Amino acid sequence: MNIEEVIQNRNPLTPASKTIVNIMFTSRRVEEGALVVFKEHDLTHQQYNVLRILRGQQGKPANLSTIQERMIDKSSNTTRLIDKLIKKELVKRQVCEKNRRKIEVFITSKGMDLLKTLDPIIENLNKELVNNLSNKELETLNNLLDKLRKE
Amino acid sequence: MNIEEVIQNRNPLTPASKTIVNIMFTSRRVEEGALVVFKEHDLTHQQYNVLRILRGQQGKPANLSTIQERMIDKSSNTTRLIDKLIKKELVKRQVCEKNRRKIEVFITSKGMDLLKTLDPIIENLNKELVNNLSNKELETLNNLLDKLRKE
DNA sequence: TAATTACATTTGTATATACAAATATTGTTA
DNA sequence: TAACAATATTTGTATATACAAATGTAATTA
Repeated sequence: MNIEEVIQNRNPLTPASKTIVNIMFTSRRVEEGALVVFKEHDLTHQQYNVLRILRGQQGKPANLSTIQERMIDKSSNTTRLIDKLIKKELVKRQVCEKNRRKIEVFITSKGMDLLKTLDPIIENLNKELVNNLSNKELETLNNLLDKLRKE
Repeated sequence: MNIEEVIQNRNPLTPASKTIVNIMFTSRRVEEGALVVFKEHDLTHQQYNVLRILRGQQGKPANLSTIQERMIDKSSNTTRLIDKLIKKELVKRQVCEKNRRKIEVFITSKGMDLLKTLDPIIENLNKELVNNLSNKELETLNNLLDKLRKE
């Protein structure tokens, strides 16, 4: 179904609005599957996102503002999100010695292990989600989204 | 910036995962601007979404499960969302006479007026958001998203 | 037709999120 | 260097969301 059929809109949308609605709608649909997986491992999508960001740091710490910048949902409460991850021993937190206003956050080996468990599951889900598109089409889609965001 | 630069990922993603992340990330970015507009009119994105769905009904009522199906975020609590809209007199609710389990929801003229005020603002925002893409590119993007969702 | 199942919505409750104000630290300037 | 501004995070509080259980209604079946 194309997006106008899905949302059953009787007054047709402009190309601009149609695209925006389509992006939002598609985003929520692709997020649904992973939610089940995250829940099984007692994670929220946001918490998973933070763990991925921290792994991306490859040993280097990330402070709260950096994490917030890179998050998919820019939670205004990264502090409490990190609190939850600390309680589960998936990340560690320490005050930055160079600038004691900053907080440095690291992923623990327990956190890394959890990600390693989730990696193939999420990758398979994602592959399934896009399996209607060829690699060439995926590339085009990525390029168009990148271009759209370009300020 | 392409999506891998944005999220600063050091281990490159597969095409599938890159696309999924790109869709989620782009979605959240395009949602940000409208949030400010909604807030000025004391609406949440979800509430606006419901008003749009109801207007799309063109006089016909929508029951809660229909609304939920069509919403961008499938809130598990459409009841309370509708409660808020009723309190603001933007929608009306009545029990369906044919099937008294169902609830029929209508948009009020006050709700219609609010949408009419928001229409040009949202449309301009959306146009600005996609102004890096030509109409041809927008069409391609919509087709690719539609194809991705096709089950 | 009584009991059972299915359907549609509501309610209770725990958790998450948004936003503003507060705190703590560092940098700047009069 | 004292006062002020800027930066980074935390905390308070109100609202929103998620999920399960409860409620009320209709359909099915024994």
